[in-house]
Amino acid sequence: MPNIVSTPVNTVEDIVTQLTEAVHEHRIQPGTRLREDEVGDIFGVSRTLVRQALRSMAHDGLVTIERNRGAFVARPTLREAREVFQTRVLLEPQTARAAAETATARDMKVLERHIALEHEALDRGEAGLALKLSGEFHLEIARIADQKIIEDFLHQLISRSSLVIALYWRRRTALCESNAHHELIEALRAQDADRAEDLMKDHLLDLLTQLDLSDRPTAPTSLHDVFPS
Amino acid sequence: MPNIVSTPVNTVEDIVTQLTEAVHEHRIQPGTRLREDEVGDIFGVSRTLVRQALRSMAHDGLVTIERNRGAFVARPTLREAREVFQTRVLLEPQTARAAAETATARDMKVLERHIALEHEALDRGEAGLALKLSGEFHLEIARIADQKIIEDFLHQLISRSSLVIALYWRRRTALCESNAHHELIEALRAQDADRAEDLMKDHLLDLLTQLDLSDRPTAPTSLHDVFPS
DNA sequence: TAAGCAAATATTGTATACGATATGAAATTG
DNA sequence: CAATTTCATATCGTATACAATATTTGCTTA
Repeated sequence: MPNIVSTPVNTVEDIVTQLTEAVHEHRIQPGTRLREDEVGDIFGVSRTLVRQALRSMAHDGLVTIERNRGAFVARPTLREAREVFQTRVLLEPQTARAAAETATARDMKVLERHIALEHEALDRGEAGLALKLSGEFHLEIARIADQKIIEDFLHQLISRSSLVIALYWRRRTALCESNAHHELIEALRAQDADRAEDLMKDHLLDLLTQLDLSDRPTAPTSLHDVFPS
Repeated sequence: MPNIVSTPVNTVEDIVTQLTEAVHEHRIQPGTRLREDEVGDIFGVSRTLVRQALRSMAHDGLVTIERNRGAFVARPTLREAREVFQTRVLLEPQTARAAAETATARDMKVLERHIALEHEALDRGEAGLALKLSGEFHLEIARIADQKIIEDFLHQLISRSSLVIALYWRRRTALCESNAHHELIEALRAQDADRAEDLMKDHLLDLLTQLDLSDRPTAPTSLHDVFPS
């Protein structure tokens, strides 16, 4: 059902991107094993490149590598889950503020397009895609603020957030209700930095409160279901 | 003169650690080229592991990799330099606050030992070593606060800070005047979270104001001077 | 039959080999 | 003599081969 690409790929970055997207869209579950030659077969490269890609993802917290045992999609603990959102609360409100001060009309168009795509995805019942787009919305704000380092950190935090949501989310539907995103856009358009900052903070705290404390294990996915040859 | 280890090393992490330390202590200058088999010779491993190590350091912003050209110790732009400290201002004050709430007597001992070592190093005129210890002091506070993700981010930020200081520092001596660190310790010992937060923020802003805007290029070091065989 | 052990298999860890690209030096030409 | 081109060398990029470790399977024995 989830199908999708086995696009013959070349570079390490391509592998990272595709695997990361699959995790962001919840097509691969936390805990899934990522065998090196399996991944290599799927992307048509040798283990050399796969190992680099997996290490890169491990650096972002998306993958856990156990020596001599292999790589697995990470399973953040509840504690890590809270830390992820707490850290986002430290970084993103200020970023939203900065974005409000610098956003151009062109930037607003991009953000609106994101929301539109997110709505479409939800209408089609593609919750995973909607989730990925929602994450990219947050990332786009950092890009608008032109804060490279924070953008990089946020990339990692949003990746981890996807795992957290896969593991600990209470309500299966209505993920990032894009209402919050809509309000944010309004504040950005109005160049209202204070309001943008507050809205972002509330939005993140709201997400944090919606994490479920009981950790129920999730069944790992088979890689070949996600990337059919 | 700088001498130091060519300890026969095994793992990727060892290489990363040793190279990172050398950068933190300013024994390797920003812009220095890191040829793969040169590094491999120094550490007694093949290029396979060196490449992994360099990629890992690139992920932390410590190294820049140019395709088909090789790896270099990164040279942060002034813009990046400011971003580094701005981001630290977002993360560290809250971390100092959390540390003030959880620090044990044992933690205080470790911090005091850091300061003592830092003073010793300064007395011996080993400014590079003192700088490294100063960075570890900040990292230790994140460890005390038991915030893993922030600790990880801070590790990257402190690495970059070392590069920034190598490139843009105004006063060659009296780097992190450990007076600020001493005050911080007092606040932590007194479990005065508010004060710890304020002191950390002031400390970082103070550092930020001491960056020099004129970028003077620094001569790259030869690797073999730093790790003599 | 269950438990423990041993061999076989699968998988990761590292080094090496070979091809591709960039760099620098020598040679050629205006 | 300066500029440009060509060729040799150095270095990186990727795949493959082999070694080390973990896992599974089947056998033995109580």
